[in-house]
Amino acid sequence: MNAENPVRKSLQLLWYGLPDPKKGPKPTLTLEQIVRTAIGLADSEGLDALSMRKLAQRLDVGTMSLYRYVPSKTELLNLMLDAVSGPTHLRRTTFDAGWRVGLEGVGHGGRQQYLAHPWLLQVNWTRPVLGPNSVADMELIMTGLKDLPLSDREKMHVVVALDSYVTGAVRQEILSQRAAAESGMTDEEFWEAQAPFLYEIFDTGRYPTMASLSEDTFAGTWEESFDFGLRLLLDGIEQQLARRAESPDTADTPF
Amino acid sequence: MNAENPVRKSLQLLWYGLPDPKKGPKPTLTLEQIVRTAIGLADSEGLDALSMRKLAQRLDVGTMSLYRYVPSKTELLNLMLDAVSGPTHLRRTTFDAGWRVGLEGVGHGGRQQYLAHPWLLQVNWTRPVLGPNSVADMELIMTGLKDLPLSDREKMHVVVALDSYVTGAVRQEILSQRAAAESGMTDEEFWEAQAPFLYEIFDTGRYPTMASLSEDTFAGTWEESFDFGLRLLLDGIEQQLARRAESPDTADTPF
DNA sequence: CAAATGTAGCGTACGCCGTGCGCAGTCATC
DNA sequence: GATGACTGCGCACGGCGTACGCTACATTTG
Repeated sequence: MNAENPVRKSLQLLWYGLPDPKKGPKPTLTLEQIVRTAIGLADSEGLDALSMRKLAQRLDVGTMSLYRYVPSKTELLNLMLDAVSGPTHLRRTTFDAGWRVGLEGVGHGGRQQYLAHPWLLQVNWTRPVLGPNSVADMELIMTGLKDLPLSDREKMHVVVALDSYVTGAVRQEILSQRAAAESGMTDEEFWEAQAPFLYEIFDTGRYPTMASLSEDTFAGTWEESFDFGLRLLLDGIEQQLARRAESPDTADTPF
Repeated sequence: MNAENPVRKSLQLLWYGLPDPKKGPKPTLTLEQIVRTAIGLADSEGLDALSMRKLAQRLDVGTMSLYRYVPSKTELLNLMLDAVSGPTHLRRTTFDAGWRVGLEGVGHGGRQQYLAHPWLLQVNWTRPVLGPNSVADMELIMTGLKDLPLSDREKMHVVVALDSYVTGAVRQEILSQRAAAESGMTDEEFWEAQAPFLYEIFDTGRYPTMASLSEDTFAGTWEESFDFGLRLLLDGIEQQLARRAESPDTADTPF
């Protein structure tokens, strides 16, 4: 709760940045510059390639100089995360056309965001705190849901559910991308490399349903699959709302 | 496509294990033993603590001995993944009571699985191939959906959507657990450490909707939140099925 | 103007990691 | 008993995050 609380320190850095010093030599770098460069590095070469040494090299400073700005690599990742989490990807998304179109936009925007910065899904793993951009994002969405006949808690659940779906779906997509990339094959080549083996397995008769699936079961784009699931979820929300419209007196009951 | 194909080699190891040698000294270990110990280590101390050195130490062998059994750490992770991905967690789940109860069970089973082995969500990141257990899992589910008025492709989309949701939801849950654990606080302490800071932010008036949310918006258990989203998704599926029942002629149209 | 003081930059070093290489010991086969 | 494939594994290399403490410098203070 006091200043020496590590959580509080993290938040301080996220929301207010470094306190600028009054004495001593001028800093060569800025926090923002470091974060931006780190994001660029992670975008182009992957999170594994983002090391403090490489980052320092790209910024033309000594490795340990970075630690004047950032207390640890973990904290740097938190800063990167929030820097990229803002509502920028929602700019074109509004709730003017209703909650459904709005949430659909949020879903698609989120997907694009994750596809642009695949490392997001790895970094999040140790994310401890909320930054200004994440909060702004939430603000925008919750405002869009303001007039729905749901309790605040339910609205939050809806947002969490949507985010869960988006995150999980994109994760699978990136996973398959990465698997293909790592083996130096395209998605199709990779599949073709697996296929004969799997057919061999299916021929054992131990997996009759799998063996009987139609040829095009695994065809189709990731986007198609994403949209299918998103529609299911939105349909579910719509039904929940319809139920509320019928018996509005239960609007305050959890569910 | 031939034997020197690395994908094929991975699959070979997954499905058939090591070829047992005819000459030379008996191996001290088995593949299964290594995988099981590795899973135990990852379960109890986290994936970061799973190093080849530590694993070897726990198995009472030299570090490099492990490489007689497993070509690389990545391959070991693949083996761990499939070992744990089987339908074991579905044993109590059947589709006898209908698709909805079945899928609900799959969802809850998946959640339990991920909570028991939190490292699953980190490992998956480089997963390139399908193992026997994963396939058996899919077989079980697809068999349960056999009679639904959906195309195979749509059924697969349903399964993928469900898995996406489960994965994403559990990821958030584990994320928060881990954040709390790393700072050495309970979930509540962690929240309380953040709270005063956030209230400070809200008081600036820049986030009116967030500031106006009711006190209990963020209360509630993770399970409650999980169930809420799962229900939305299943409702969505149900509606899709209802539509098909009305106009069964469209059953083969993608959607 | 000069001294004191806090800060920036960063070289060195430590203890981790995955794993390529090649040697020594073991044992089924001929 | 000789052969040769196979097991176990020590050593070493090149990476990683980062603690420590030195030097250089800009500002404040006297």
